[in-house]
Amino acid sequence: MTSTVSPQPLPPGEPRWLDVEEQKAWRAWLYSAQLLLDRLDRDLTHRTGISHAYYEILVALSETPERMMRMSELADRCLSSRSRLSHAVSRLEERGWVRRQVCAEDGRGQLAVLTEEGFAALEGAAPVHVEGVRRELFDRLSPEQVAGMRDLGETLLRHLDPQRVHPSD
Amino acid sequence: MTSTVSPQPLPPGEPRWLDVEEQKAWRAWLYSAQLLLDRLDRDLTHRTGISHAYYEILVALSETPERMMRMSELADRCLSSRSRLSHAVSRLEERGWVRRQVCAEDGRGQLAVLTEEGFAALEGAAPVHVEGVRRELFDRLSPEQVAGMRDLGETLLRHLDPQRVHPSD
DNA sequence: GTAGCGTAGTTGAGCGTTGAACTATTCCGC
DNA sequence: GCGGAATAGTTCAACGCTCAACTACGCTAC
Repeated sequence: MTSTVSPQPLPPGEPRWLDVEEQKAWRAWLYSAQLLLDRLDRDLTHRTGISHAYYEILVALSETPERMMRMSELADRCLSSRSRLSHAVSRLEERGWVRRQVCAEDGRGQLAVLTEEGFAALEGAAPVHVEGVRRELFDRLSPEQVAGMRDLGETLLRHLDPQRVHPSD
Repeated sequence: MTSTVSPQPLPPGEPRWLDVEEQKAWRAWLYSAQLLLDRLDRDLTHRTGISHAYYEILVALSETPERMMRMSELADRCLSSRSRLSHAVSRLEERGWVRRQVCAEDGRGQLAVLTEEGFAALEGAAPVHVEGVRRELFDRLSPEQVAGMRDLGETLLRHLDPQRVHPSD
């Protein structure tokens, strides 16, 4: 919240307030999302020393053939600003889990490379992460609810970030 | 991520990895949740100067008969730690939107009180907030999807925070 | 009434995020 | 090739959050 408020007024007319049912749906979604993200992050952090954000970076790198990725691409994949990713990679570098390497094709670019130590750290954290997701999410839901969750997520994603949703399936 | 890692091993046995369908459901939910929360927060912050977290505090206070609430209760309602809320209320106090008042019944307690200026700020922000929620969420969803969203949220909430889900409806 | 414990809330240090300013390199039109 | 615009990434300062330490008050039992 560093911004000066610049006047960007709403379209005129009475706001379309939420009715009671919409309020309940919105609040249920909001609270459950915040609580779930928070709990998974704390659980992972306390058990492995790796926050969920850092875990995502390690996963992204590990899934690439050479275990390396351009900084910008990595930032996009991790829903991170470039600044944030740059800081995060610096800290992962201090731990010896990632190293930077100048990009051969583009002198402006940097590659983030997952080290063996980083891969080992990821291998240690992955079971903790997946158990958390099962315990807090999948174990609570019926197959129908899981299908609904996916449908909801993909519907929203088509608007929020069309690139990210695979059109094929 | 300030913690030293204390060994809290998983239950033994092979981790229950996610299959492809579960991966897709999980990633769709995760990305959509993160993007939606982020977008709503940025939109509100840039248009009104009030972050989503601060907005929730103002809303909680405004919904109470006397527009005041105990700090702990407010923290619970806003999914906030006491420390975080204490800092946040201090900053809202600097803006003149909230003031602190010692609690008559319990000398240890403090009441956070919404000022007229705070209420006016909330009135200005509320239309921006509701338009954001409509634009990014409800306008994209069918009635069935909204119902599914509520069901999903309430199911998760029953585990994550049973107090918060109303058993009646 | 006072010792000990529990609860309410605040404070401070350290870390992470943000947004803007900055450097370095590449791309494009001429 | 050369000047200007665009792109890639980093850095800095300000702010917010976390965790642990701390103050202050209330509760209970002796």
